[in-house]
Amino acid sequence: MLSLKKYLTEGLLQFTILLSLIGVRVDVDTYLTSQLPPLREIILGPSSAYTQTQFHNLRNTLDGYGIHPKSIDLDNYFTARRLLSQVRALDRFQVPTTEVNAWLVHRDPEGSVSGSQPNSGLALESSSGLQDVTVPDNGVRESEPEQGFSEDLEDLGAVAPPVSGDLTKEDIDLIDILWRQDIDLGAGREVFDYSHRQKEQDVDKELQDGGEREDTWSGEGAEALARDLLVDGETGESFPAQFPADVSSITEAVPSESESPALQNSLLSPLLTGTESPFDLEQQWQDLMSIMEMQAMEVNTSASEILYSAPPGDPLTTNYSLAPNTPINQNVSLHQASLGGCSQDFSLFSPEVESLPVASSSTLLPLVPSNSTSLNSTFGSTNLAGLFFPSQLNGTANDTSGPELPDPLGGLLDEAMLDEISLMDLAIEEGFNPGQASQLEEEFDSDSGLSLDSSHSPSSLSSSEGSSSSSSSSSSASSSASSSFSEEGAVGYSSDSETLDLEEAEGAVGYQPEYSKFCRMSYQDPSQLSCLPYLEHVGHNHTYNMAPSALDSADLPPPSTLKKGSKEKQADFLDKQMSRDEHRARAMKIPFTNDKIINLPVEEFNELLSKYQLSEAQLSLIRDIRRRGKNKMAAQNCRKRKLDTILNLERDVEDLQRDKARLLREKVEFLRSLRQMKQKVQSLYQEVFGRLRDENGRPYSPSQYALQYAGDGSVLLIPRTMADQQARRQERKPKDRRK
DNA sequence: TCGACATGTCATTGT
DNA sequence: TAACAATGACATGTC
Repeated sequence: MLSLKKYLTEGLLQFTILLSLIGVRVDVDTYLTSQLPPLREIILGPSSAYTQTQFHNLRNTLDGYGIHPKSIDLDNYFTARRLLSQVRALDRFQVPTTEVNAWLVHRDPEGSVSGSQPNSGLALESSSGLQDVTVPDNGVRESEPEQGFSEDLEDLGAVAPPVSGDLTKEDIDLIDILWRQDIDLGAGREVFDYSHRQKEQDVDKELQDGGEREDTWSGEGAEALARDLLVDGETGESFPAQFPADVSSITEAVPSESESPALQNSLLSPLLTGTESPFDLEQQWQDLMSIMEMQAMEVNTSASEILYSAPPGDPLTTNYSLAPNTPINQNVSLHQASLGGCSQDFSLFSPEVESLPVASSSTLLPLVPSNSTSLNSTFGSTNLAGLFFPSQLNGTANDTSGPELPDPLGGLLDEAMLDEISLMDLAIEEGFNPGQASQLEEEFDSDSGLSLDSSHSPSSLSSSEGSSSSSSSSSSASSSASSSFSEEGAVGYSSDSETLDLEEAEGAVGYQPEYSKFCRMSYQDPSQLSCLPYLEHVGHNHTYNMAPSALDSADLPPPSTLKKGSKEKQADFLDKQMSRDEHRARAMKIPFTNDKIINLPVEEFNELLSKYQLSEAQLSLIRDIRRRGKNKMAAQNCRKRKLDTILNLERDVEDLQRDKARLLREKVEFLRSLRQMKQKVQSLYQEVFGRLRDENGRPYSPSQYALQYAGDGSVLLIPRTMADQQARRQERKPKDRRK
């Protein structure tokens, strides 16, 4: 109850004052409605701002106002609606937001009016680096400073489509109204402008195609990024093809050190305090930060030089009086251009503003520190004015402000942008498949840490077999072949008729050791007969099963087909094919094949030994043969595993590179949306502040007053000195926390 | 002849 | 403790 009472006595009072100061019924109490619904009616009474507007039925309802589309009241009404919608939109984290405010500045080449106006409250805007944009804008304003509604429409970017001569002025006005309302509802100009949509689609498509053209990404990444940044798909702004300007426009969304932390806090607080936020912003933020931190080490210093190497006299830095790394207000001009009513209001106190001296860049900045680790604290009650009313508007009052505060968030984001730009060149591929990650994980989670997956390597065959060999007696293609062969009966030591038949068949085709070996195996399984090419390298030296005597006797071709010399050659060849152990076994007259010695289970092996009366030397040799044979297969398996491991690691590296590229793209998107939100808040601040009037109907000086966005969602108009004090207090908190 | 490569072998360790 | 798999290191053979 205490808090409620305090709220009623202080907050509501201030709100009432604030609202009374606003010429129009700006719905600032959106935050109140959920808490104290009756108060809304008490304070404001039924307001159009709370009423659902049938935007496309204005003539009939118009919230009961019955305002004619050409009525001058529509200006205020729609301005209020626009402000309301924008304020309400602030509590949503719109990743790809589609608010368009500024592109219309290109529209009117015809010049015009109020020369003093742009330099008044909008002095900052005229200093934008985008001179080509702001100058025509000024011209537009100068032409019709008091144009009112229609001008406001244009400022909003609601460009009336080319109308035929059949349409009356009223029809045109109505179209403009509807157009503008659609824009107010979040439908950007691109919704209506096919070329804009096309452009944006191209940009998005380009981003998406990045994954398909992964190989070309690294080469074209920088170019694609440049194109992407040069054409803002959402604002339609065509940035000059200069990296610094573009980058600064991005980093503008990134509060930097010299920039007032209070500003960023203020800017983002409405975005973060909203309860309707569909995302867990903090989590997203942390994710983003983690990505940035991960890439922080790869900051391209050259990129930073490019980014911050604003030429001397750069309108951005000079007029905004911001440090080179605080291009926060660069795009102000664009949005100023959209603030028709605001600019008018600003013109009221323009002389005062004009008279203000240009302050240094560090004036209003150290208001409130930011804590990037805590959103609430970061975006707590702070002073908004510092951001939107640069130092030249603040006068000398802030000249004595403390040194620039390090802004973890801004620094991080700035750095992140540098990383991004430098790393975009490194971005390789897209189309990272999350499934691959899980697969990867499984592979690394396996006991051996190795994958015997054979699908990608020549060793696959034996690899898979080797995996099964651990539980059986055979572990490789060659060994399995020999094993199967030995199971038939030891050649030369067995009278197995099958073997004899086989040998006869071999003799019929002419003897070739390797060929005969595999064809014996294929004899059992015709489907595997064809002496597969991949077995060639396997059959290298595994001739344990081929007893020399058996080969000598059984593999002999019919005498009629072979000459005696060739027979000797074949015998020599067989000798060469035999392993040393086979030679030893042959020399020691071991009565069974090496294959049996090696592959028989230990019990059967012992039984086999018990059947024969063997000398110690023979037994020793047999055990050595078994040991070496098993170890040989083990070595083969081991090498296969090594090879597979290398191949898998290669694949993993590729996957990680794809993942990295994807994260980079996501980061770009986040930063872009952040920039857009800041721009929106910026324009809103200017509009709201410009509409504030004191009891005499005069606008407040931005050098003396500032809007403060409290943590509870309320907006207060406070003297700048007070705001500065609060900012300093907020500044100390993170420092104390660090201690 | 030398180096690269494949394969075999030994010694060791862990299961 | 025996049997065996895995693996590093070295040897050997081949090209």
